Amino acid sequence: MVDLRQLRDDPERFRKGAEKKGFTVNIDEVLRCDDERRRLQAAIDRRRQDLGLKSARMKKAGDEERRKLQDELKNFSREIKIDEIKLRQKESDLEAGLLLIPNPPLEDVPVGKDESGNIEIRRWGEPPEFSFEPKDHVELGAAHDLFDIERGVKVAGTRSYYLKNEGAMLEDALMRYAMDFLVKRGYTPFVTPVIVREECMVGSGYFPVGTEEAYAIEKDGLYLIGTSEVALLSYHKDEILTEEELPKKYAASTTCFRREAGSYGKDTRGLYRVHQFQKIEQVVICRDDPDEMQKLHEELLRNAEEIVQGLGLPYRVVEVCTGEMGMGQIKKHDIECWMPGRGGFGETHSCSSFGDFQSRRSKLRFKGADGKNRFPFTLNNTAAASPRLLIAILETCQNPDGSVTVPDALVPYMNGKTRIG
RNA sequence: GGAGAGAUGGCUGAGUGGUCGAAAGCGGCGGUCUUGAAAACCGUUGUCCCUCCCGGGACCGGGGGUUCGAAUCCCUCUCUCUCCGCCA
Repeated sequence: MVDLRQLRDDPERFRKGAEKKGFTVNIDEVLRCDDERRRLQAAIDRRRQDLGLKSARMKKAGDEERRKLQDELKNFSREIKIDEIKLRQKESDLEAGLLLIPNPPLEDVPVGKDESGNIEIRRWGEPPEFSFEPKDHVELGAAHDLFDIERGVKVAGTRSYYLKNEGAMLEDALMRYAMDFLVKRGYTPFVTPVIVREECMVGSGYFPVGTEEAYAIEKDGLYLIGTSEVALLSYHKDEILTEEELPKKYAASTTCFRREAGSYGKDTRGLYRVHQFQKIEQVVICRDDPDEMQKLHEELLRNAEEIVQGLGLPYRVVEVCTGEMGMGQIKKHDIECWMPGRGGFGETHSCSSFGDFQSRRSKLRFKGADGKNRFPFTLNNTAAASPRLLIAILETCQNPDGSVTVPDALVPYMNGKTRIG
């Protein structure tokens, strides 16, 4: 959620921000709503004061005065009540409008309307040159019985799959490896709920824009998370933290669920785009200091890069342009790992800074040194996601004989197994 | 699934129609004392909105109602808890 005061002071900034991101919003209407709300509020305040004073007199008034006052005040208070209902309506209109205004990207974010506007900022590792005809992960999976997509579809519909044998173990190994890495870096490990209340979806910024992307459990008014960021962020929802306990550095291991609505026909082969996957996610809550946020953004990015480097997977980091950003993000980098089967890079990680957007929505605050409550800044990044990373691993580490070498970092988590097939 | 209980400030918890933004305790902050700390004692300490200021207003889970006046009474929704049953 955007700061109403800032919106009033500089609506142009938010208009431009929304435009850069490709969102349509009616900021004038929100401001008009705010204006009417304040006018109503002021009028009500004045009359309430009046009513309060006269009511207080009632207690010690004589019979006659009392009767007179009662008649007068009866209507008076009815009118106030009517206005209060109008006010409440305005307030909820305003709130609804505010929820639709995207957070303007930082000034230095490249402007663009789709991924062609992203800027590659560095590469690590060399895409492998195969002396043989490399297989893609679907073929490798079939060869070693690592997963079963057909039966996944039979059981759960399109974009579903089973992992089995070393495929199942590899996912587990990857998750453990990534989590251990973060715990060593001082992150608090979590396993969180994957089913959350609507307010958590709103709080993290995925609702109301984006409801189509989440699975709903209508009967209970609950939703499946698309990322543990939602649950991790909501952990401190409605709380007031102390400045000393910041930054909070969290890591969660969960299943994630995405409907992938509107992506029909896209990435239909293999395990690249699926409805359910495993992920270790990093979330940080820090003071409302842009410099600190930037440092932590870099830390989150570095963590992910080192995790990928540890697997020996070539990748590149791209700075994501305005048009590819979500509602709340003000800065975003993706890590894309080399996937030989695609003959290109595929997104495996996404690192975002939100400023106070999410904390405002989640009513998450901290008490500053001056005793004032403030909204902290939040950030998050993937640490490892499967099966996307499995694709990169299988395809990159395949051998001429069709076997796959297990990355050294995962061997301990594979019970010492160094090779698949 | 059945039966109850409850929702009050950072926390615990009192408050059943006006003097209640709300007792008390804890916690926090400031001070006295102390070589320092602890203890003790004194003071202070909710959130939000409008306003240049002075000041005003709202908030006792949400919404509606009764009343001149509601934390307090009524309705409703949401949430939490306890017991029983069922089950992982």
